[in-house]
Amino acid sequence: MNQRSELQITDAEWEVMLSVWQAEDQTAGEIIARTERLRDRSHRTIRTLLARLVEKRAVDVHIDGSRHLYRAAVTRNECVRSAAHSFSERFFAGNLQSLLMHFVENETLSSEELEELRQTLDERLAKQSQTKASQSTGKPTSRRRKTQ
Amino acid sequence: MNQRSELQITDAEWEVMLSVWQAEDQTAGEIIARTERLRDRSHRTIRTLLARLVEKRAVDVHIDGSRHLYRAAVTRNECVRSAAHSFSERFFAGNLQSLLMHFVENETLSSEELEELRQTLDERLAKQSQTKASQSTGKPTSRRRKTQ
DNA sequence: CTCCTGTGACTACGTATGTAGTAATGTTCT
DNA sequence: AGAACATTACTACATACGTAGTCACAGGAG
Repeated sequence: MNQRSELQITDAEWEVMLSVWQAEDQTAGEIIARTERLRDRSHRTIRTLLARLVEKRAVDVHIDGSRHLYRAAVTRNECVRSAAHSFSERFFAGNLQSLLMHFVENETLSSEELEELRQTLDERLAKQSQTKASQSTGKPTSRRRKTQ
Repeated sequence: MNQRSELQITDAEWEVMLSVWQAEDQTAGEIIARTERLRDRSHRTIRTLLARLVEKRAVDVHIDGSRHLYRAAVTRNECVRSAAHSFSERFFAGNLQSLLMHFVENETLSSEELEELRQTLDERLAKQSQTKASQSTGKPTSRRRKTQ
């Protein structure tokens, strides 16, 4: 699943990716236009970042006539997942539960947020116990699939 | 509260901090001993990292007779909090809850872990609604399990 | 056709990071 | 005391990152 878990996108690069994800097949100029609006960097800088992203294979280029067109090669979700993974790895030894416990116990979350979180948790739990149940009863159900 | 939100502890430094947090007032040798067990680095490297942590004021040194004693100047929680903040800032527009939702929805958690998490959440929620009893929002879940 | 602008390729450079070596000085064992 | 070891200070160095400049070419304005 994590075909490129080593993919490391830095802060500055992330800003550029945000623009890249806004449309397929953009020219550097378009990407720069989007990105410049957000931060105050030279277009040189953004071009460099874009080039580095291509090197890292987070962005693909293809040539259309005289233009170079850029397109994201990784989804935003993939990046978030990968970053989230490193994050939990570093601070919670990869133990997601400790991570969540930490936040639930130590961070400032409103009752609404906690409620919503619990709902999400319930849904997830319901989905999972369903799967688990059919498995543990040895029922010949169709193969386990991850509802996405 | 966040007296040093700019505090940036890197991966390698984090390993050292883990050892620093294990006891107060340790010598470099003790810290190195703890850290070496975990990773395979030269004690030179660990000394350098320790020095950098002192520079960054994440660790304090004081001299006791002939020995230099090191002690954490920031708590683990502070660091995690600060890192979580940057992390959620970057990937979830600063919304801590989105971050948690991401983990609950996208990552692999066993039913047991989910259960335990929900219990913690319930406790926290109970405590919180107690404090601010007037603000009951969201529907109370029916499938609430008593804490074992 | 010539000149300007946009663009890609390459280069530059200071700071951070991971890793570790040398010099000097303090401590301990025999 | 002298050898051996521990510890701090300072130095080194490759790679990554953020930022941006130079060179050369390609296509449109006049």
